Amino acid sequence: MSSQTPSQIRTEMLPGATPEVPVEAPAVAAPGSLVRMLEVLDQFTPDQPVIRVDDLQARLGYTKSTAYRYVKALCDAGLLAQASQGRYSLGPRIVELERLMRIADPLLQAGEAVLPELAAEMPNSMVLLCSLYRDKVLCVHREGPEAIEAGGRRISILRARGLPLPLFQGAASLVILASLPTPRIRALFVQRQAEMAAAGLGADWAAVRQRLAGIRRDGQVTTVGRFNRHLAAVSVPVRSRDGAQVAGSLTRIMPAEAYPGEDPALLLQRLQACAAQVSARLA
Amino acid sequence: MSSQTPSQIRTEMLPGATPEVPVEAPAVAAPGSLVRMLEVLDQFTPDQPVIRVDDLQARLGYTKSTAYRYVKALCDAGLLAQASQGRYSLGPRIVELERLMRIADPLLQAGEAVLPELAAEMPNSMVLLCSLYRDKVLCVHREGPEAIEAGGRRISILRARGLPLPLFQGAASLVILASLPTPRIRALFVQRQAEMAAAGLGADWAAVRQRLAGIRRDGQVTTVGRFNRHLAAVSVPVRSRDGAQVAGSLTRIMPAEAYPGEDPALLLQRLQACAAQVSARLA
DNA sequence: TTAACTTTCCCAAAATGTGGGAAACGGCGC
DNA sequence: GCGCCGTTTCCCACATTTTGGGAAAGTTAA
Repeated sequence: MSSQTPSQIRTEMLPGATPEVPVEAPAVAAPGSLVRMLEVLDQFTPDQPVIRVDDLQARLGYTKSTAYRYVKALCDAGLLAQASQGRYSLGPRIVELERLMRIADPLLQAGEAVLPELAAEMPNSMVLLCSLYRDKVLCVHREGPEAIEAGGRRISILRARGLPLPLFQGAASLVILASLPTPRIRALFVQRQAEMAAAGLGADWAAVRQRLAGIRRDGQVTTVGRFNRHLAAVSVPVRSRDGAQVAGSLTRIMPAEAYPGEDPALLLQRLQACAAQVSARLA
Repeated sequence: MSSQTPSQIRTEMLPGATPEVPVEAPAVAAPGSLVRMLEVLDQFTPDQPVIRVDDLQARLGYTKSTAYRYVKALCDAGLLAQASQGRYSLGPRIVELERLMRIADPLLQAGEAVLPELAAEMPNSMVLLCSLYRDKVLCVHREGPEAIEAGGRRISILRARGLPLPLFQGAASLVILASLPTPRIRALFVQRQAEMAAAGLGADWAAVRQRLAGIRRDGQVTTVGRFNRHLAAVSVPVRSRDGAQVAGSLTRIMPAEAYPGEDPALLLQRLQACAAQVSARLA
């Protein structure tokens, strides 16, 4: 909601939407204080890991009192910490909670047990374990070297854990997306058709459906030079132990010039076997 | 506050507190909805990484409506994610934010550059980098092996990052505590005297002050068999680049039987040199 | 499909967040 | 150590919002 300014043009009006509605009619209700407080967290970026209370007032339209009220509540919860006078950064609670997730995440544990061997089989190549949360795909773990030598460059994926991936692009995401239950995909399509089209997934429902069905049939997505001009990626879904749903995706990333190597089918097979091993270890 | 039920007995009444006050008088104001919503995050533990909405209602005294309202707000912010019907877990946003902290944290970056060499110098031993946030000490990074062989056992500190350390116990914390500006220590003493006493820091202000002054003079804390019966730890403060304040602490952990080794003074010197290197690299 | 459950929606009443300013606090320079 | 200034909390009347009970809508499993 926050990313869609009123001036943006919607590609197509949703069927059933009231036409001729006055411009200022708010589509969504005004956010309550709860949501407003959590917007504070949006303000932190790699470029601005420390934020001043004045900036919050300015950017989010808070009054002094409100800004400090929110900051205090978040500080007391440990989500924020005072960096110095008037400046606040993200707090220790986030690191603690993330550790909790790391400890509790069965996918990560299974991956940590299985992936090292897989990663070691191919030098100058890394393995990514990704997961879907709600409607976001995140890299959960990387195994193998931090960087790959490709196209004469050294391409590194540093600090992979927590790296957000676009939901409608990239092998790791598409493989997950395609494995979702159809109604869920349909719901996503209705909500985010424009994004899907922009990502080249298809302009209408039929096209998207067909594209994803194809991926589901293949059981893999291979991209060459999409994520990075010099890299290739092969991705397969990781299913839950009972096989009923997707738990995430397993991706092998290598130099584009190394793909297809001697036996791409074998590479794929090995990846799928590993994904099955991970599945088998899920709680 | 949530951990202090009304039935608990306070060890000692704070000086200046109104005596003879009727039992039901709330010492602190009733928490607002902002704080209440954030209490939801407290409910997640390693044993219970997934929580049901019913449990929230029961444990926190919410009504159905309120519970779902809070959960929805937290979900929309990405702090929570729906695991399955009626069950929620911590959300992707936490992993993302933690990554942001990892990227932005100068202490961690400096540590990652300097610590590997230090860790490699002594086998069967690890190095911990810790940091103070607000009034919590957290392990920020571990370098070296995941486990130490000591006392015939294999003692592992797995997933060190995010591990919370008690503020008034342990070499890593004490070294930081002692390096804090005196007014800050004094404030902590007033607020948490009982905890300090329980941790053996001293029963009154004079004792605490003296103890910490001693640590400050030494520039290190060494404990043997405190954190774990079979382990020894030597900890030194890491100062900010200008040396004006503490940025964290650097700790060498080793088997208790290996300390003191040939030259404990050299070990300490090396640690302090490394801490200085880290300081020099701080932004 | 039914059945059981989860989740959202609705609305009047009441509780609580809001905001302006003043007061307390705390760091920094002199 | 003292005083200055920006930061942070406190205060309180007002009204905007949260609240909660139940009903409706949505989702999953059988």
